[in-house]
Amino acid sequence: MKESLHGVVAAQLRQRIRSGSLKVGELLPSEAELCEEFAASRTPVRQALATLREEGLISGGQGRRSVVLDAVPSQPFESLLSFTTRARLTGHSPGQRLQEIALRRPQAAVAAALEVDAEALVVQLLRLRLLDGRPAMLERMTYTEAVGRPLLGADLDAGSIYALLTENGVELAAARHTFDAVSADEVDAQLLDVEVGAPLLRERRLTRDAQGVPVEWSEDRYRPDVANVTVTNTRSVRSAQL
Amino acid sequence: MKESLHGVVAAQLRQRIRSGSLKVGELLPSEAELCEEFAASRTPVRQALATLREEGLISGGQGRRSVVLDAVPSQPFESLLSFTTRARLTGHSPGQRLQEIALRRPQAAVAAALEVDAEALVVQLLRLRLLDGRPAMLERMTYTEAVGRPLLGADLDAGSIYALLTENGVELAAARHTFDAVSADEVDAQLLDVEVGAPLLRERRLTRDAQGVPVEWSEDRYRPDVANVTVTNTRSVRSAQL
DNA sequence: GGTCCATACTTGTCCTTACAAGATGCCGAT
DNA sequence: ATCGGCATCTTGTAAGGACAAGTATGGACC
Repeated sequence: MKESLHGVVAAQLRQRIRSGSLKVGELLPSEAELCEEFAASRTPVRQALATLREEGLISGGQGRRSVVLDAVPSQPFESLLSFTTRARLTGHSPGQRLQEIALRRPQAAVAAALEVDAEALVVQLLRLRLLDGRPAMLERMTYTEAVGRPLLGADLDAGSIYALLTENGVELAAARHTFDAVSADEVDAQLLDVEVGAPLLRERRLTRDAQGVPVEWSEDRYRPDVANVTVTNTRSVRSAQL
Repeated sequence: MKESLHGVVAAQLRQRIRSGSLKVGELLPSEAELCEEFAASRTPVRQALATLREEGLISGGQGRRSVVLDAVPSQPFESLLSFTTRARLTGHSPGQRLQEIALRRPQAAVAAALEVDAEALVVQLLRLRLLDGRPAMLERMTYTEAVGRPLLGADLDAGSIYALLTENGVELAAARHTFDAVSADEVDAQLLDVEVGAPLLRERRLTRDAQGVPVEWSEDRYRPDVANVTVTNTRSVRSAQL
């Protein structure tokens, strides 16, 4: 896969920021200087800067040189989807234990969210996520039948669902996450090893493919002392990481 | 303030999507058609499309026409900052009651987050936020002295802090939000009108200005039955030409 | 009927040029 | 010494041209 020029510039700058060669608070080279350095026109240079801005790494503003805001990029898309990626980025070792996988008819609310008929079949998973061996999060995921079928035969304790879906031609493109807090019920308490009634961070997520068709609905519950969710937004965009 | 061409195109398309003139799942006009319609070159058209893509409204992909993914944009920067904006967008009437404003020396953790000396003075606010007259959220905000001074004299139950800071030349540029869940303590319980121990959604936020200097630290607690937080993220094929 | 392929369409990348608009610093006038 | 104002640097916006690369579509062929 040939890398685009703006991709190369972005990667280079990211690397300089991560390595400390460009420190937080420091001014970036001007666009003109970057053009010369990479023998590029302003177009790819500006594209690269826009990318870093989206990642929350640098600031911007008319007439003002950009400033390094942060050293760690908040990975864009996957990071809010893949628990595994998030964990690795923060230096923890992720684990998982599938509790249940089923093909069944969904509750009304879930069917509505996925925009399928209440009579349609869906694939539902209940999975416990671990961080450094300790229970961290409980996932209740629902997939439309066509999307979820390949999951039924797979070894879900081994690979990532995200990767599995991609292999099967499902292209996750956009997700909407809603956060609130709930009390642990008995199932939560037992699996997450907390008291009944303990506060848990709840994330409800609807993921769509590139055509805008809903493919995944998930309700996740986090132990707040073990895992939390971080979102960064810049003036223009938002992205996220754990 | 003169609106840029790409801003006009983006606003137009956004309006069409919101009004249903472009339905979810439908194909957008091709770039060439948009160029003709707005008598523009591809540059501003592509910029507008990139903006909508960032807002999660449309998809994208080489060789493929864009598809409308969602009808409501996930608001950009202000929405994750301004409770008032968020409330209005969802059709609720926001309110607020300032409980306390003080100039004092910060706790060590807060001083560290704001990167100020523990001996330095900061401005701290405790404010209750209401939705349709009901307690919804409790804010504990801390500002560096220089930034917070103008707040001491102002009528904080009337205007928005965000607007007040902007008027005073403070330009909020990037924010990092961390979400988890906590149990309500006595103060929370009394002000938010819940039981002690009830689960609350906690948001901790560090906001920086365009130079990357931390200016605001806040710890907010939400009643989960009244308010929650929604984030959208998109797999942006790394933006368009700018 | 189904498969394969050429072709047209559409978006991605990149260059060049030009001007507008905000930021900054220097210098002269007061 | 202070204050404006001007020159200059920087980024934002926009046009227009060119080619690359992925997608979709229809027709020829089996």
